[in-house]
Amino acid sequence: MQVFNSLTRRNEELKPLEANEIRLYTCGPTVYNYAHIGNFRAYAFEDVLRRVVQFNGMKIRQVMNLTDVDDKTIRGANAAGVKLTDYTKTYKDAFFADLKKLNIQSAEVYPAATDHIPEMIALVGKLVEKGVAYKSEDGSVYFNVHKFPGYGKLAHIDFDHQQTGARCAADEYDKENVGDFALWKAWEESDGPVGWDSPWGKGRPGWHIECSAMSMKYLGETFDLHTGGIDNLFPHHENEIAQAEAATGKPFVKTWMHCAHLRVNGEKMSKSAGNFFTLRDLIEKGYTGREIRYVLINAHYRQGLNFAFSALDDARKSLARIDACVEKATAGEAPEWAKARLDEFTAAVNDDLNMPKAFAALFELVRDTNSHGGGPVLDVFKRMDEVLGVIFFGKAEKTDVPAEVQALLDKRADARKAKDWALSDKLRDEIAAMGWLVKDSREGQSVSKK
RNA sequence: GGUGGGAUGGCCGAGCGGUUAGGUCGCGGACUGCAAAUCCGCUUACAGCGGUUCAACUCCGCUUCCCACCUCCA
Repeated sequence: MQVFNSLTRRNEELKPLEANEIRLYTCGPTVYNYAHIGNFRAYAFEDVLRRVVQFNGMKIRQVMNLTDVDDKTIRGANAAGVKLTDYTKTYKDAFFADLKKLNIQSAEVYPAATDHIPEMIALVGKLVEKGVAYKSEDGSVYFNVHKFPGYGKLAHIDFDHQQTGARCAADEYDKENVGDFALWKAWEESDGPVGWDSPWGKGRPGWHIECSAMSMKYLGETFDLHTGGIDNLFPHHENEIAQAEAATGKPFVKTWMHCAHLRVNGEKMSKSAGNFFTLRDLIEKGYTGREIRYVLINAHYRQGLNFAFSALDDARKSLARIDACVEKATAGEAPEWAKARLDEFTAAVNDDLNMPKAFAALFELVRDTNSHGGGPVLDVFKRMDEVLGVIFFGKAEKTDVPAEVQALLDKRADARKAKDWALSDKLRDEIAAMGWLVKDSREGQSVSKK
């Protein structure tokens, strides 16, 4: 299994550092709002990643953090006049419900930042002790980026030759260097009731420190994989490396993977542009989690994905075609032509998660199966779906045919026996008007919901 | 200004120095009482301009346009 490592900018074999287990840390949501489909692209990518790891016979231990204390959550809670924990609970619950709809496998651990304040304080203390962090006048603690020689190695930025102040505020005189970032933020009035005691006074953790503290707690000081959206590459992940490696003196993460952004009709998703969608928005429009998942994973994760409703419509038709084929498939030893498609599929997912190519192999299998009039390919579909998670098996999805529709079907069967085509077609139209599609085959009629 | 990623057929979206990506849509054919489903075929896709090469969508250069990051957005 090869993956592209952002750190080395090369494809590398993904092999567990220890035993047969990949330890994976994935940056999770900030629970101040419902996550949008751009966020879910990242989580869907990570889901495919963990599934491919398992597909290759390796174990996985995934940790996904929940950022439940930061500027936005505090602002939201205080504006709503509720406790921070109550405020964030709503969105934590919603997040897990959404993951379920998208058939995203659960991580092994979902640590919340507010449950790990002591670990973060300990880590900050260690950095202060080592002299790479300092306390400013207002009681905040900053990391001095000049004290960490490798700073910039992930983002591949040479800070000695960077012009400063291009976009950042120039009035942050508490910091010694513009690049320094907060490990601990001193309490301010706008924080209201939110705050924890620390050796540096009351305050709250900086954003980056939670990921370093929690990942090392649950995965060890050095672990295999760390992923997130491309926008997190800098500064977030760069800072995580600085915090962790400055504290431990050991390599933090072997492989970093980042997924590209999702655009909507070619534009960045933004509330002001009116092209901002949560999962809930799409489900309200009648799309299913399965269709949305299909669209999210049917593009290469390192490529920008242009989201459009037409893609969801296409997904629905493609899935219907897969379903029809799977229904015909039988159990048993798969024929050579099906095994060949599975090999193509396997090669594709192991080539840095080339999902479009993997889906191509799936559709080739569908076509092959159809032209063979079915076949013992069920196990191949099941094997592929270990990674895809979009195929329906069994007939459980079939909805019961209402009595009035069934009555018309019975009438139509008689008409067909009598070769009364005019009546047969008329009944088909009537059934269609009730939302059901009739198909005739040698075995007789079949209906499906339109 | 710096760094990185892009521009592929109506739409979505892979890919590689020479051989069909795939999905969806449209057109034609087979099958069918007619449909639907399915299968077969088709509509001569690679932003522009140069260069390298026997051969470039694929490598190099330039141009145009797009996206992301450049200090708390997946």
